[in-house]
Amino acid sequence: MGGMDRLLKDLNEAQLEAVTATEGPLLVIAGAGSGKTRVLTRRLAHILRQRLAQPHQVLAVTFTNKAAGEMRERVRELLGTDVPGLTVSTFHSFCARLLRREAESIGYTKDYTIFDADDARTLVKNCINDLGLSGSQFSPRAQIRKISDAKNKLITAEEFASRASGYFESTTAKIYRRYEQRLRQCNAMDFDDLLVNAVILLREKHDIGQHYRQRFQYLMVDEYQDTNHVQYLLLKNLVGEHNNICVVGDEDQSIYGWRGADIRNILDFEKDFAGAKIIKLEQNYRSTAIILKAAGAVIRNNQARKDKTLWTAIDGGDNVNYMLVDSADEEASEVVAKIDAMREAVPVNQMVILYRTNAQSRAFEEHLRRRAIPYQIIGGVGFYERREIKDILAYLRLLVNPKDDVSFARVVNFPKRGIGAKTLQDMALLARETDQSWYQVATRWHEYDLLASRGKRLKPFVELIEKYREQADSRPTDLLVQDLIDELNILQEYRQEDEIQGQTRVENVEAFIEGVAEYSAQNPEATLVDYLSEISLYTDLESYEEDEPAIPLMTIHSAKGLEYDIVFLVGLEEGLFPLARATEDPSQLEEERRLFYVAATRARKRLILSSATTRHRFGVVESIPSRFVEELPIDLVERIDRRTGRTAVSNTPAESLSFFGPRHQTRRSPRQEQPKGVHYEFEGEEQFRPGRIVQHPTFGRGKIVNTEGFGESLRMEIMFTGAGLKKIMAKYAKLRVVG
DNA sequence: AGATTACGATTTTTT
DNA sequence: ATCGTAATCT
Repeated sequence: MGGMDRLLKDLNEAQLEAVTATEGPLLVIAGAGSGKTRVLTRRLAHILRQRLAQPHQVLAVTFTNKAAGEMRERVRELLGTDVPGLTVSTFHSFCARLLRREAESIGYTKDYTIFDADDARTLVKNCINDLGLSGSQFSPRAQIRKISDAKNKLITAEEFASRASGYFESTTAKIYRRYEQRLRQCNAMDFDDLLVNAVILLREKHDIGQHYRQRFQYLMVDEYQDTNHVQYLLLKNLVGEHNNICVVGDEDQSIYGWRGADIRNILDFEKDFAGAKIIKLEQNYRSTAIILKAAGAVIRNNQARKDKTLWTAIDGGDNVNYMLVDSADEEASEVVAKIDAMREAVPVNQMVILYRTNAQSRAFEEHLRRRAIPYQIIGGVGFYERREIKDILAYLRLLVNPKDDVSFARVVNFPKRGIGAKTLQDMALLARETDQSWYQVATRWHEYDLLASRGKRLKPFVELIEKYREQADSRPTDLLVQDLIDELNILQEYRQEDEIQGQTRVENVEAFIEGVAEYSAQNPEATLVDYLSEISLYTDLESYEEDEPAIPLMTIHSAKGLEYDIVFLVGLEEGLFPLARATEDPSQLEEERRLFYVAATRARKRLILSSATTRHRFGVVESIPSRFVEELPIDLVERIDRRTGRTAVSNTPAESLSFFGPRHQTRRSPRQEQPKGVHYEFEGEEQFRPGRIVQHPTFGRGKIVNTEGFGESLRMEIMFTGAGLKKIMAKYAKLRVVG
């Protein structure tokens, strides 16, 4: 058998067509769970196997490093060999590498620094101060937001200024302009610049653009629905005459509008790329029919979508569960109880807890820890964003790029050297006057009267940096970092600050050093610049260990592209999901709905939803169940009201899902009449009653101390002879009454 | 300069 | 409630 057959095996008709349609523009509309990754990887492998192109002539772009890594690995498996030269990369790291090579032609050096969101905000804050504006009227956060929006539309500071009207906009224009100037002075780019500058490079440096257009014979893009205008332009400027571009996406899963993603990119693909072929993948291989029906019923309420119908061969399935509880704490305790009960039957890494905002993770963490269930939190404050790591990184970045004022300001007085705000301010002033970086001014402190009195403090700092700078090229980075940490006595510093937090800081620093060592071992050729560049684009998603026996907790955004047997989707409340600010704007509301859709379609077998009736945000606020819950087909949902302990059984189409009577919101789809007459089921409490002795498969023999809830939701506190007191859900624990 | 305190904003999601 | 920043004190 030829290898070709294997690459084309086990594909449905649409998938096969997508894999083999290699020439010309192709849009693959890939519904959730429709085998998108499989198509992409097979297609890539097919192109290589058929020798339609050399590996270095193929470019595949994804959004996350994780997705890129997986694609690379799967292609390798399919071809049974490494594929040197093949580029499978994220938009950002592709651009970063391109810019490293060509930095000089746009006025940067190869050593340019990549500013993360935090650095960018700091720099904007400096700009606001430079312009003598009040930080309260122009918050760095809001300003960087506006600047980023502009960049994502490829609007330069000049264009922004010329379009600006009114005081606020023209002030933002000034801040934008100053920010751009400062970035260049720092030899730094923010995340948006990576894309913007790459586009400018390809577009305006004709020979460079031509070079890459000729090189890449085949382009493939994953998650096309999440591309923004700049990313679109990047692709446009990379596609050569052959026009071989294949994009894969699903408009129903577009969830990055807030970051400038433009859903029109996918909706207008046929117009943008003449002669485009469109293939729809509509068979879902992941979820049960019930889950798909439920998710589909919700997404149908969106206007901005092409109609498509996903279908699955997996008939039936368990009903969607919906749990109403009193508080965030109870929500966590209920969810964790269910997980605990189910974990005998389902491996914990086949379940997931999904929430709208990172802040929600906390309650779950506590309860998971209490029950000693292993978990891993994905996202939130990433490893490289922690203070202690950023401190060390700032030193390294300054070594590599002495123009990096943001890093300089971060380390010049850490650990404390008696160089305070006033000194920094004076240096900034001198830097501005003499057109140098802050560090450069510091190295020449003796030339300036203004700094003369601070020489005693500045000199040792400069000498320290210079000493390490000389070593940066020759000494292995992990040893360099180790020396630096020892010499600065940073760990002691953290311990002194706060005993408890200091300890985790120390551990993180140690983990960091290990990470550096590992990196150098794996990439012996790599320089410090390479390393810094790589971790600038690292996200916490990469740290997710899918095989680890721990339950993952993450935001819905992070869960895109993943799948689980059992999905707990929590915090379904108006104001939280959908978020309050999204409820005003129909297009934002639709994005929230897509988010719900993404969450629901992560589930293979069971979907368990929950809302709390009170949730403290800043003070106690009542909350009502999310409108998305009401959009679910009633006969597919089994609800449990934890406050009354009642279980409303499915197949009671009679009842409205609204616990609070009719809602004022207008519904798009008219619902049938809703006669009263709720049906509740009580069962189980007969045999499981306090005092009874039961047998549990793992905990052994125990006595029921207390029971709560009824029916499906009956749970018990049981004192086991060996294992002590446990809370157990009757439904999942295979309990046998023995006395 | 550095530490302490008080106040105020702040919660979306991430490369 | 928590975090970060600004004002105030040592």
